[in-house]
Amino acid sequence: MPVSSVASELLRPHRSYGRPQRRPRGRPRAFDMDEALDKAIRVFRERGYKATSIGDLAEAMTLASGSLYKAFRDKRAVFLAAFDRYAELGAKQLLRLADTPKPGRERLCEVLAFYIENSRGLEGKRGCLVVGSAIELAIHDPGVAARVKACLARNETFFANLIREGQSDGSIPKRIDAETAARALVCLTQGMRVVGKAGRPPPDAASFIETAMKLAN
Amino acid sequence: MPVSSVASELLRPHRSYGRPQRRPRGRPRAFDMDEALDKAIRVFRERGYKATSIGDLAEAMTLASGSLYKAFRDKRAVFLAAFDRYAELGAKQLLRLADTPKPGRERLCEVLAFYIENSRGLEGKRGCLVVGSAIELAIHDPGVAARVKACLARNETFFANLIREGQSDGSIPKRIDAETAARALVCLTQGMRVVGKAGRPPPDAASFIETAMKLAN
DNA sequence: CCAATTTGGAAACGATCGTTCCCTTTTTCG
DNA sequence: CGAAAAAGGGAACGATCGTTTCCAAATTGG
Repeated sequence: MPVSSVASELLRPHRSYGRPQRRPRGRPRAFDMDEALDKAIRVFRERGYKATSIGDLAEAMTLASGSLYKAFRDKRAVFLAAFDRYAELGAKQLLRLADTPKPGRERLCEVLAFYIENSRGLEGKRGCLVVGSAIELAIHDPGVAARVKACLARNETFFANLIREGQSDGSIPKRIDAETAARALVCLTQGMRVVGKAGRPPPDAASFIETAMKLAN
Repeated sequence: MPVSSVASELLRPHRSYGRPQRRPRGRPRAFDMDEALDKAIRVFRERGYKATSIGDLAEAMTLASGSLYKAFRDKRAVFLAAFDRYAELGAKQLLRLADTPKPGRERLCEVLAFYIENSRGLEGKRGCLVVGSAIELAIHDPGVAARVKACLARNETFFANLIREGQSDGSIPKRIDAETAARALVCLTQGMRVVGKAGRPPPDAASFIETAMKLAN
């Protein structure tokens, strides 16, 4: 992953995102953008958008607040860049997890186990940036709303494809409607993030997965 | 509902929550506490905690900011009182909905339809105060965390009881584990609120319920 | 080597926020 | 009727926040 895919409109100048060669004019950036965004992701996940101050961000990213404004237009731009990176990494993780020769049904089980793991304990309490953005910002910020909707739609498509592949290889009954089941699975997994953020003791993974998999029976 | 059940520690003085008789000493309150809390609930649901200013609250509750502090210790106390009322009303609504002579399975369907309705359109975009609190506040505020956990636990018990009643009247198979299915239903319903807040077009109610009911098959 | 350009960083600014203060109004108690 | 008590309301306060400004440092182009 040599070149980040953060939308370049969000970044102040146009540094290091054109062709990789030929350094631009002035003083080079002293920090790694992707690492910095990872720190920002962490802070935004834990505290949300409004409760995260520029000072919090600067401290987490080990940057002076003035320097932050050299790299980003404003706080919202930091958030959107962090969101885009979070969504991209999450999508890649999901696709890699499901990219195996196993039957569709078994891969769906593994994806559910992945969600359970991410909704548990400390990681669960950190929360999901997509869920947090949907709750805190989607109503009043069309840019965030569009991004959240795109993530949910992508997840739904991911589940639907997994189910259809299961139907092809015979591990999932052909009778069920992939789209409807996928919608239910999106609700189930997003709900797991909510419950995990609340810090409720997680259910036993095996029996929870067994129950959830009934949605594909 | 003559007497509100808002925890009296949250309210500044101890007005109108002891015995209903014998007015206390000073000038009587000019506004209705429950009505005011309903307005506060609305604002907190739409904007969340941090993004709601005292000015927003005062305007919505048709109160001067100074008067607000006569009735509540601080902003957090307003929120907690609003949360408690929201949770109480929600629980009552759910219990009333399920208090019919119909078989358990059918009542579970109706509860799911109720959640779909509340996750749709404008009402869906207003969002659920429990979900919002879990995401925005539960990590850093133990008081909120306890309340959110209690709501989730109550919902889980509600679903589990409904399932057990269905198993008694023969409408739900005895084979399934009520606790595990209830946990999945909690995730599913909380997830519906997240998706609804994001403003995604809702699924067809009938087929969604049919799929969700597989959790109790 | 000097001008141009860009970043790093600290200090400063204006706006907003939660809260308090103070004065008036309305009520009860003696 | 006067004192005490509590609420209504607006002005004021201190803190914090997002953002801008300014200067030093680093790099490239000519």
